[in-house]
Amino acid sequence: MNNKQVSEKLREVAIAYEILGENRFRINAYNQAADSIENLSTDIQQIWQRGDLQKIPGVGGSLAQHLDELFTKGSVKHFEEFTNKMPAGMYDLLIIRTIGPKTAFKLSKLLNEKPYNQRASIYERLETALNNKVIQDLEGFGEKRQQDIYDALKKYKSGTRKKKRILLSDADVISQRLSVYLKKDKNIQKIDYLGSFRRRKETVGDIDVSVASKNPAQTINYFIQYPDVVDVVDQGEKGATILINDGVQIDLRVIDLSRYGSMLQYFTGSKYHNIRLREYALEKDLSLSEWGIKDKKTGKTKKFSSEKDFYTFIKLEWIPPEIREDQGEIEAAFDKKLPKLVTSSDIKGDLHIHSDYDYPSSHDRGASNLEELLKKASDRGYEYIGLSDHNPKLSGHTDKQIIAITKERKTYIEHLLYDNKLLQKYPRVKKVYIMYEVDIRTNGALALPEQALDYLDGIIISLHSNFVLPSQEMTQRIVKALSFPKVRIFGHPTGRLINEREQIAADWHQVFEMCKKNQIALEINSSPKRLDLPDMLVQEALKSGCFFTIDTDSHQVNQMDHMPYGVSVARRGWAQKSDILNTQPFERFDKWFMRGGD
DNA sequence: GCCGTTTTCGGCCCGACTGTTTTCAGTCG
Ligand SMILES: Nc1nc2c(ncn2[C@H]2C[C@H](O)[C@@H](COP(=O)(O)OP(=O)(O)OP(=O)(O)O)O2)c(=O)[nH]1
Ligand SMILES: [Mg+2]
Ligand SMILES: [Mg+2]
Ligand SMILES: [Zn+2]
Repeated sequence: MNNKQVSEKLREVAIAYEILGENRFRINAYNQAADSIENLSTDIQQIWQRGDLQKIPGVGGSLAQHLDELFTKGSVKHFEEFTNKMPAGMYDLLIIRTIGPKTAFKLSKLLNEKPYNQRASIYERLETALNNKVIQDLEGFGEKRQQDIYDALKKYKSGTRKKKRILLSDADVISQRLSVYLKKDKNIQKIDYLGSFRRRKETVGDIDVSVASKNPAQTINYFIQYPDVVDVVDQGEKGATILINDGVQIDLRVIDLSRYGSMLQYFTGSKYHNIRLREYALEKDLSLSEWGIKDKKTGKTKKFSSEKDFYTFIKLEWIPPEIREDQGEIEAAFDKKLPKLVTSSDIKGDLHIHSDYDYPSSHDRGASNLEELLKKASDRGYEYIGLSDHNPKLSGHTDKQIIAITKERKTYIEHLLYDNKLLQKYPRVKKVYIMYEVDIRTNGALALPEQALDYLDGIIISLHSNFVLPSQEMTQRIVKALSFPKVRIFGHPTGRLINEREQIAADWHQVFEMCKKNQIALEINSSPKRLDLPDMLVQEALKSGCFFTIDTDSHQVNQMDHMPYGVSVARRGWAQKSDILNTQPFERFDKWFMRGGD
């Protein structure tokens, strides 16, 4: 059972609780634990095996006990007692918009009765009921509600609904397009993309956008006429929700400039940051919302046009959006101990770049030549870069040949740099490290003969095959690979491809300890579908005392501009400039990179 | 059910929108 399935189970129990009239705070606790578990970066069963379940935020003694039973026996008696009381098919109905627990319960109860063909799917039975207009006669329902459900079912069936979470980089493109459109409405004074987008989460569930407008009604009307719209999901006086092609949902909120600061705060979230912040304010008899800060004694609401002023008013430092995840940031802001997060302008180099150098590569070669890469590095203000082409193909080559290929590559690169004076042409760049990105073989050996290292300044080691291994075996494999000489960086450590390939199973504590011991940097890979190490593991690695390099893994020169994505991951992991090695000026960085003794 | 440098008990965010309502429930964010 993976994290996703565990959180699913908890949500099912929460829903059963809701229908059976359990305490609503217990329901919230289950849902919060479910969210928390879904966002974990470590397999929950590993946490369980270490006896650390209660260290998960939102998991206390009771849930830890239930989860222990779940992992030991495969099911939880207490859970089943509740979920077994739910009608068959009920949970399937919840995927339909506007159908929540209460509605799903009443509907599925009806649809499980005799007149309905029990061999038909719950959706087919619902359709029959709707066509026969019997829903409107159920208690609490009416004609309009019946029609709502009818429309919602139709949209579900036709696929007119929100699809899976999209990459942050795709959200960037969508938001830029939308901005072009919105800017044509002269009522609009301000546009900001908020929610998970502003927090720079690796994926976003929807696009949240706030605008200040002189004429909200006109602006909302204009918004829902966006050419890409396939459905207007919701519309009111304060905003609207639309669905555009490819199943991306966009939430708009419109507000007056005078209250824009409080809207920024609310709509940026996260949900749990907001809740924690509001609870903290309540201790001072203040009630927070997108409309401002209400003094509960006088009943008066103070407006905020600036978000910073909003935080200041409740005696907190302004908190960077990336860390608004209820992970201690509010306490830190109160104590004036917020980390000074690394920024993109701190970055002085990029160590993971693939060039178009022509040789028998084991994986895809890059598309850009050294000069293009150097020019880009110079434009970005870098003092050093690393050329990290993949190691040569093993098959069909003897060790001797591979060593020769590596030597020849070094000679060629140096020829370009010094004889052809490329380094002189881009004087800001002081050094190009001659590197490889070397595969970690299944047995933990490097896919490169050791003598080839004589012709390299340092190497990145990465997993590119056999991603599915038992955790222990994978950990051993990595630990072994981390002990070879000249290893400087562990590239895209989890091997995940967002929405495509799961991260590997490994004991990350052991891996982090090894990196620390051998002074090897963990890579934060900025490729938008990798973002690897993931933010949560960055946080954990930091606690273990590890350090990082943020690299782009560019296979084309323009991908070097992906660097801010990696920086965002580092920021979400609470990393400061001093935690990131490639923020160091060349002289200092070079000491670490070119250290001898290995 | 969870949680705590003022608490191990007594708190637990707040609003938009819709429908079926005579004052609120359900869903979503
Ligand atoms: N106070 C409060 N704010 C909420 C709640 N739900 C959502 N918000 C705020 C904070 C969220 O960041 C913001 C946008 O909501 P979303 O559902 O789009 O969540 P978010 O963008 O954080 O994540 P996402 O990637 O869309 O799943 O609205 C809530 O229950 N209470
Ligand atoms: Mg969102
Ligand atoms: Mg949203
Ligand atoms: Zn690479």
